Amino acid sequence: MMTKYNTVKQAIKSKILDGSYLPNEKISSESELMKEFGVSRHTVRLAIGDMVTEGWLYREQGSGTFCADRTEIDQTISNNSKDIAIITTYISDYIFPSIIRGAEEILSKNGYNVSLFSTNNNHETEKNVLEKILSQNFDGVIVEPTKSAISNPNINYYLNLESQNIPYIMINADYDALEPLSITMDDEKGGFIQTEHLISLGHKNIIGFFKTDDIQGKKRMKGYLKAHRTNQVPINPNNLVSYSTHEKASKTVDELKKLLAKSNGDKPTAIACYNDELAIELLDVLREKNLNVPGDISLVGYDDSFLAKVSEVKLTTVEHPKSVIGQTAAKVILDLIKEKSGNQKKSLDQVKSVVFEPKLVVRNSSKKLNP
Amino acid sequence: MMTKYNTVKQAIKSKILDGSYLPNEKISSESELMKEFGVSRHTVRLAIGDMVTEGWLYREQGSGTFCADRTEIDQTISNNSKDIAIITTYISDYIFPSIIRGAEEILSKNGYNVSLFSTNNNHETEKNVLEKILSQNFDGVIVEPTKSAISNPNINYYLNLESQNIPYIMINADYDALEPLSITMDDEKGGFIQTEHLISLGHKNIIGFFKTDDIQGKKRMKGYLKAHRTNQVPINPNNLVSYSTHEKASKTVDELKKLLAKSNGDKPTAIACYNDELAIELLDVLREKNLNVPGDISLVGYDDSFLAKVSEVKLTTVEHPKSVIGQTAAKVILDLIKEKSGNQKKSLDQVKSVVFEPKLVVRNSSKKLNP
DNA sequence: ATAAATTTGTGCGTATGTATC
DNA sequence: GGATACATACGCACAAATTTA
Repeated sequence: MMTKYNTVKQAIKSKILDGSYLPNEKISSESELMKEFGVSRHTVRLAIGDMVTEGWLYREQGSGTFCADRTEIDQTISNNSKDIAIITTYISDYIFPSIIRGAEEILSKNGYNVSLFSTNNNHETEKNVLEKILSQNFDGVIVEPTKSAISNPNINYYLNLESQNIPYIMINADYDALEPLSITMDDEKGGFIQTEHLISLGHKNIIGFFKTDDIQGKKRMKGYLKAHRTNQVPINPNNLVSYSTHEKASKTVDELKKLLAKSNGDKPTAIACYNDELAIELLDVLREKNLNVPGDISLVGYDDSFLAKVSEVKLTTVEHPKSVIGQTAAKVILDLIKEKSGNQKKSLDQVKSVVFEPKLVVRNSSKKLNP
Repeated sequence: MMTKYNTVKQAIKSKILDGSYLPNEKISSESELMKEFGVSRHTVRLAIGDMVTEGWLYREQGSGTFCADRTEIDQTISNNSKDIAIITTYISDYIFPSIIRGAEEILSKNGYNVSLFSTNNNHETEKNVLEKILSQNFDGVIVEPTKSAISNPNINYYLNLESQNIPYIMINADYDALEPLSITMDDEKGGFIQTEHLISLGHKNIIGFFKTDDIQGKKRMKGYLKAHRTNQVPINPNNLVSYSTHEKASKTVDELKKLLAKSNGDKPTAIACYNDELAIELLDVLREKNLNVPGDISLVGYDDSFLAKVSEVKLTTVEHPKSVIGQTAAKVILDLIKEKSGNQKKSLDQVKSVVFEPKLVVRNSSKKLNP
């Protein structure tokens, strides 16, 4: 039996198959089809609705109904679940859980599953993870780059994401060569206000500890130096200590002990730390040496993590947007996905990278230098 | 945005997933659904129509609408990607990142993706998460129960996991009625050794703070009481404070202040805490009151989290196997999956629940009572 | 065995909301 | 801002298939 909406379906299908409607071409509007076939709008919508679920057409509110490009259908069929991958260097440490949580919150609200991968800050693992993601059907990827300051051997995999049309964005840092969309904070400015805070308190002999195998550390260090120059405070090269991930446990503690053992005139009166984690570690060393914080020495952390509020001396530190970064990353990746499936041209330039401004959080670990 | 027909869809989906509608069972007629949801027939038909094309339901003219048998669909789709879901109460807080990391490590080594879900310790969210997992193809599920001490309204969903032949295990706690495989620690014994440690140091007036909306807290409290009885130390009922998740911020601090304000003879000399997080919070209160730990009062935590080593007084606490629990859970779920696909009979009884023994970690927050 | 009631299928008219151009 | 197009929602009528009295 031929129902009216089936007649309409057949007629539209014919036009598609004989080439009257080309892929991505707009077909007649619903009211036009009403007149054309002498049926009600309800019937037209029944026909079109069926053909949309069958993959012949797609609709765009406010614009029209279009003929689908059936050559690409194979890619869309396989995946009816919505999945986002998040790659971070570490899963369980420090501020990463907060970032992940922020992203998970937004993504799950929008019906996406979140799959987690960690690289352990290791390029080889990053490679394995990227291969895994490329061989499955993820709708988007959020990446925290591994060792972002070092040239990355896995750039091909990221380019491959692009050619497979899988949107990805980077958080905290980015890989220079790729220029991806990224959600970061202004780490240089963060390092700057961190150090300038100490300078404004009268400190002139400030140790800076920075991890320099990721971009964040390099930028924070740059800010540290800039604060000195801007305020015309001479820099003692011995006061600048850079370390890499695998050295953090030992080198920083050793260097601090060395610097503390100096003769009186040169003694440092303040320390700027790459992050709170390090600050807390160094705080233990200072306690051991019977140095009071902030009485004898001021200490400024970075990230405003839970660690900043946990010790007896609450840390002065720089705010890190943590879960907001996660949330923002989630929103941006959702925009990218939406944009991909919708109309391409107009909105492409509207999704932009985001840079958060750092803010100083003053607590009890820093104070005015005693003259 | 929630449209009316989407609300109806969700409600019907829930009834299918929680077992209210069994496969091939007739669901309410269109006119019944109209009354039930207070919507028009058009809306009901939109919802049902969608779910028919999605494979949840099928219709028979003159007879009714029926629940589809989804057990046979899954096999034909044959997902070749390997996915495990992990459900925890919180993602970013405290010891959970370590647990998740332990599981992720093992699972990713075995080629599985890990998808994360958090319930925020909320049964409603747990329900949504379980519905999501049931409507996709996960190979296994690791669950940290939400409010395990309270009867759980989502038991149907867990039973549905079983009928869909999806293995699941629970960590940290379990739901009494289900008797699932579980990876836990002996929390009663943990509470026991925690308190007995204080008793052995001569303390007799020991406050106990326990969160009692999960099983762990109830067991730890039981251990606290048992330690008193075993050592014939009388229990002052005022010294036992139980609180629930939503009270933790305020009630514990208030109660401690109240107990500290007592007359001299009754003054508590030690505190046993549900976990390190609470211990650190209380430590702040004690500092405020100018009480020295452990000089004036001893403090014992639980979990041996990073928090235990971060303050100036390193906490005496009870070891929690954190990442080992995650790893073990991963191994067990892999065994269950292997068993499911391989030979069934022989090995069924070889996969067993695991209970870890607690161990006391003595640091500086507890010491012998001054006579 | 037949008629009545129930349930889904098809179709029309109308109104309001929202996105796009 | 206004016109156009799709999205959601309500109400009504009749047809076809099935169940039930």
